[in-house]
Amino acid sequence: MTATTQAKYKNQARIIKALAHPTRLFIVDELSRGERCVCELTDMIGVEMPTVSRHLGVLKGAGILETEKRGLQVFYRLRVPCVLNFFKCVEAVQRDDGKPARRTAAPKMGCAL
Amino acid sequence: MTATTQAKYKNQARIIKALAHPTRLFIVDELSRGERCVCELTDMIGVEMPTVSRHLGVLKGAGILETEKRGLQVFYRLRVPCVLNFFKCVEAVQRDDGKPARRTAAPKMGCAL
DNA sequence: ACAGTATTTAGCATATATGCTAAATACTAG
DNA sequence: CTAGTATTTAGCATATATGCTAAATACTGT
Repeated sequence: MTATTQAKYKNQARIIKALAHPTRLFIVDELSRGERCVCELTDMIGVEMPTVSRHLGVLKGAGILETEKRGLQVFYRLRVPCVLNFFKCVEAVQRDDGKPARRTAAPKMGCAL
Repeated sequence: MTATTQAKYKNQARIIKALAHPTRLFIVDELSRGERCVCELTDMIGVEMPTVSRHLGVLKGAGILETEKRGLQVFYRLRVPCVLNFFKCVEAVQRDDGKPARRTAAPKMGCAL
């Protein structure tokens, strides 16, 4: 594998890794219904605000979320809604889990992501 | 967040986490072109075979790959090709990275994953 | 059975991730 | 300016992930 190829996968992994946490998946799912401030998310999730803030920072750092500050509050929203498609595919993995190789369809190239 | 909801996201995170590594992304990408044995993948990737075997185990454990043993070799293949769509979305994140909020389209419900 | 090849498992050292509390920063209202 | 609220950053302890080498397992051919 060339250095360029390696860099490509490393960069992709960085983004997918940002999604690879239950709390961050919850946040993405919740933000699919509209922007939320940190305090709102903190109320929904069962962890301290600094922890939520850090998770939000990870997602923002990966380019998945964007923020807007209004007054005291910081509102987060999805910048790349296609990540929601991940959920569907993940459910497909789960449905197939352990069963005799019923596979999902190959990706359609014309599918708008 | 209820215990059930938490379990749901934890389970999804488990699957996404399995993809969140450069080597494992390379493997998924390579297997999209057909099944490969461990030795073939090891030749392509610049790490030791035990390391490759472990990465393959992670992906298989998550339900993303399946195996077939033929003779001395173990062949791995994609069980859930929809994971390939992840790549497209990840590229969308990268294209937008740092730029002034050009967002991807929201997911189409009719899109076959 | 024996030797050789392909793969996996074990065990270890190191790196990264997670969640907490305490403290710092940013803003608003009086 | 001061007090109070919302958010982020720092620092720490613990957990998980990674890659290696060595050893174990699985299979083939003689």
